[in-house]
Amino acid sequence: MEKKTGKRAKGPTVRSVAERAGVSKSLVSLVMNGSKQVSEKRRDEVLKAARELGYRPNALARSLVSGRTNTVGVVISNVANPWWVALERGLSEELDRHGVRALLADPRMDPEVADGLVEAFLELRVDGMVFLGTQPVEEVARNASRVVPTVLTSFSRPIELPNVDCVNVDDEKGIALVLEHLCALGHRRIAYVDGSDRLVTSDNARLAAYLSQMERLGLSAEIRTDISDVPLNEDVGYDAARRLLGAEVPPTAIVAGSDLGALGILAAADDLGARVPQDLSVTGFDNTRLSSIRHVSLTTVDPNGREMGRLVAQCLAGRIESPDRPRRDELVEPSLVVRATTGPAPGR
Amino acid sequence: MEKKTGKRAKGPTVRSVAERAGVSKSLVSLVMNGSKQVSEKRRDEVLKAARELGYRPNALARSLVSGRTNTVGVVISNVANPWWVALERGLSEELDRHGVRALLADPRMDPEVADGLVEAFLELRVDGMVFLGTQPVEEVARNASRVVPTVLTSFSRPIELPNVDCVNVDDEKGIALVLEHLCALGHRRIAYVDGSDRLVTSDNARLAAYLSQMERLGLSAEIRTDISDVPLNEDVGYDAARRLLGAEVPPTAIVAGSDLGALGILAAADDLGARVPQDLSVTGFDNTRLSSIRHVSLTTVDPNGREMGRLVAQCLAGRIESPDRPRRDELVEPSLVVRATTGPAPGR
DNA sequence: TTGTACGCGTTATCAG
DNA sequence: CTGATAACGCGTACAA
Repeated sequence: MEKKTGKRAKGPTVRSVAERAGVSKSLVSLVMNGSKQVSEKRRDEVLKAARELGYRPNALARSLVSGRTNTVGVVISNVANPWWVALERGLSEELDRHGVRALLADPRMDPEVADGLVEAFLELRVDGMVFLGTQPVEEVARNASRVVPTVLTSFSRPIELPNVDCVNVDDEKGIALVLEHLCALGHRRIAYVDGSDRLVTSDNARLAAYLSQMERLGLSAEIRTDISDVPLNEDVGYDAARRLLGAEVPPTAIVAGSDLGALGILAAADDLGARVPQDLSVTGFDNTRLSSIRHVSLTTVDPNGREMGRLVAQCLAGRIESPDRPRRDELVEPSLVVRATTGPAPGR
Repeated sequence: MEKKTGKRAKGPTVRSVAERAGVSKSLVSLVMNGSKQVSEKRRDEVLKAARELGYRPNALARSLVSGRTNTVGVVISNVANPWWVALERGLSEELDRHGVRALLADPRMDPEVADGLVEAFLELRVDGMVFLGTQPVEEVARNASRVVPTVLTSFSRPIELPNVDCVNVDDEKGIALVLEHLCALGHRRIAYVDGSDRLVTSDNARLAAYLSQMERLGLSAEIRTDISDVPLNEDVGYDAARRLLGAEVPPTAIVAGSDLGALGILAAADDLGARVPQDLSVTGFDNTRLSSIRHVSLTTVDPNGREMGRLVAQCLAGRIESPDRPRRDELVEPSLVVRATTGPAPGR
């Protein structure tokens, strides 16, 4: 039987530093925490010793006594779709200002892995958790929220959990921006394409927004949707567009629930010989890097991810301060990014 | 002066569980670690008590004594460019099999932030560090490697550090695949576009590969390059392509050092009215999701990121076992993904 | 200003 | 199998 690879060689500790500097452990501790109550001379000696030894405080031990880690765990539901990048950026920046670091984790779209990662975070005693994205982590999030301050963001349908803050883009507003833009260009036959999580199509906020906004614009008669029962991706968008464009009276514009879906629509238009935007206008949602590629140049909705991230950080920081305050439910204002895939309706 | 928000309410501990189950702390510890030396009855009692209390072992305390955290830190140099996703996936999967979790961090392209994140990881006493990507973290990586097992991957130029393993794609092979493919299609005037890190153009492995492979193919006379002094992105590719295609005798094919660069080239071709692939063939490198978009359909090199990730994990696991073993320098075999942006040379 | 002693939650050791 | 007891590295009253 071999020994299970013994402990790693321990680095220098407060004790070693204290010895080398010829002082007590307490003093080292005081210096490391920037206490004002220590003489210049001693301070310098300690710092010198620490540097020479390559001393680095042990966050584990510190947290064990302080009860805080100044670290929050962020679970990113689907790393592959880079819509979260802006959000994570705003989040990290704002957390920085609170002296907190974000550690990211990728559940690989597997609920079990997600579970394990959250468990790991909780065992590490993170001060808070953020769940960034939709589907696979909801149940997990529910459990985590009972143990630690938790914020949910970019969930595709509203979720109300006690003591859990939510931050989302205002889907209603986003879709309204798109539809008004298309209307102003003279479009009337505007179709909507999306997928859905867990077959709960009725909870899809963007779809709901499309329906209500079309009505508001007096276009109830023109409503046409193609909603898949799996999450929207390029293939789903492609198939949906082929169906819609194959109809007797095809739409002049198609609104997609995500940039990825819109790309599928563009591909379908290509294959069917429909010119964009002369014959067909297409819009996306998310303003991912994909949409800004010149070769694509997609008109889309920018959810203002950075701002969302900041809000998430603020919610979390607030809840860490007072865990039992009433829940917040924030909605962030999106904006429209007009690029090259939308134009005047045909025959106008 | 307000108190600095007291410690979080401590959860249940071994002690509470022991009391509730009417046993000693030691027994609880044994049960939690799945010792075989404990009776069914006792085990069940303990587990029941733990469940009822919502007990969760404190990884901090555990690591404090064990000296291991079973956690490695992964610094991702540029989160926005999703080429790393496949690699991270392979990495996490393989680490899983070693009972180790990957925690990700985003330095936001800021060396200082990177420094802070690494410091945080080291204070958390991660068992190892992975640096995934190029530029901004090199100096930081060097420092980390003196403290903890470290693996570098996807650095654009070779780096030799004592005790640091490296995993990279075989750039020479990748470029060779591309050039052979283009040659077979009858191309001879094949140009190369890339950027560079830190103005060290001479260390660019892909550029070097292009030069040597062109020579090998007997095309030394046709060598044409456009190398920017900033990292390659869409704009850089766009500008380079405009220059190349504006020449008296323009190339019939352009090879880019990344998918993003290739997209810029495609945009330039569009603007100049050059049809792809009839008038111009274009290739990328990375096989990011960008290239697989139907609307783009870019011929590119797949670096086999998942395999790279696995190798990284193996290197790291190995070095954690024996920190002083000789350094490994792994090269992963890439493959060519032929899509729609390459075709026969004009006039053929 | 500096030193001492104790606790944080675990694991490991060793004698019952 | 069980139950004390000693680390692990650090913060912090309390005492000197």
